[in-house]
Amino acid sequence: MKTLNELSNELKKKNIRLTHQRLKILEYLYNAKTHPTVEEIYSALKKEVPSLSKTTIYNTLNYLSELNIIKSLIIDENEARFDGVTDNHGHFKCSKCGKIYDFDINMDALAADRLDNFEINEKTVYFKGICSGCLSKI
Amino acid sequence: MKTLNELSNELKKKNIRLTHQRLKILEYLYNAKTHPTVEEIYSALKKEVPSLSKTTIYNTLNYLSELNIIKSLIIDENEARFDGVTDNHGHFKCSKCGKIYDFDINMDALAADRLDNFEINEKTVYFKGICSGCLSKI
DNA sequence: TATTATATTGTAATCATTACAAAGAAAAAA
DNA sequence: TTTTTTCTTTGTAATGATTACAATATAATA
Ligand SMILES: [Mn+2]
Ligand SMILES: [Mn+2]
Ligand SMILES: [Zn+2]
Ligand SMILES: [Zn+2]
Repeated sequence: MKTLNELSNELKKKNIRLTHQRLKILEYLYNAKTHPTVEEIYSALKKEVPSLSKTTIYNTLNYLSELNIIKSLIIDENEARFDGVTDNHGHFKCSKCGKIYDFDINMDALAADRLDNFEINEKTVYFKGICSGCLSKI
Repeated sequence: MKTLNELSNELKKKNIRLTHQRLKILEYLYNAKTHPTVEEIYSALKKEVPSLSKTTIYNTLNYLSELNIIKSLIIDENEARFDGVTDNHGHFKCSKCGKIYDFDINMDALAADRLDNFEINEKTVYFKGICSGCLSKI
């Protein structure tokens, strides 16, 4: 649960211009932890920031992704999602409720002989299935 | 390198109606091994099958994916790709040349305590970076 | 405060994918 | 083989997410 003040300092340190919109988007991302879509962020912030434009959300998320302050996830087609946690971890998406769960995984142990002379910059792992919550409702 | 005849028999066995388009699309997918996009398949087959429609390619690929005869991959946004190899394996996409490489990986070893009571139906692993070919050209 | 650089916004454009209905082709029946 | 039935293909239009663009607004700096 990061406060707006903590977020401000983080951005200032990195020389990223501090705007109301950026702070609100980041605050939402850090605190919601739902790996939200652009649509979700938009709906959630529209009341508080009525002028907010979807373009701004796209711009902000893309910009911060490039700077590795947040991460973008693509698990399903037409559904870019964003994550405030940049430490590499795995994701599980429940096919029933759509919720996305984090899990720890040792990415260093993931290796392949065939890629010996390759430069690996990014490793992605995700699972799909049915979460325990949905299973218990059956 | 599967022949059209082998493909025909495979589909017949599974009671999938045998059409010229389906065979051509499957033949291309099995033999090209490039994890092609719809666009790539379309361009490649247009000469041989001039009537071919992109809608048919989408229909065919989606249908065969549901039946687990092929697999669809999403590595980058706006770029669904297809794979004739359905055995679970990892993918490496080169950020320079865009080529996608297969690699073997033991998916069973991929596990997470946090998902103990979850039903896991699908595991996806992919890497990004620069392939040996592109590295040697620098 | 005034200036400058950068961000936000609304709208239009783009691009991949899907929906739909008419025409065509494959399989089954006769 | 011919007829009938069922499923597939096709072109076009619709959809939905994302990006391009230019005018306006705001943050940082002096
Ligand atoms: Mn996460
Ligand atoms: Mn593959
Ligand atoms: Zn669930
Ligand atoms: Zn390469």
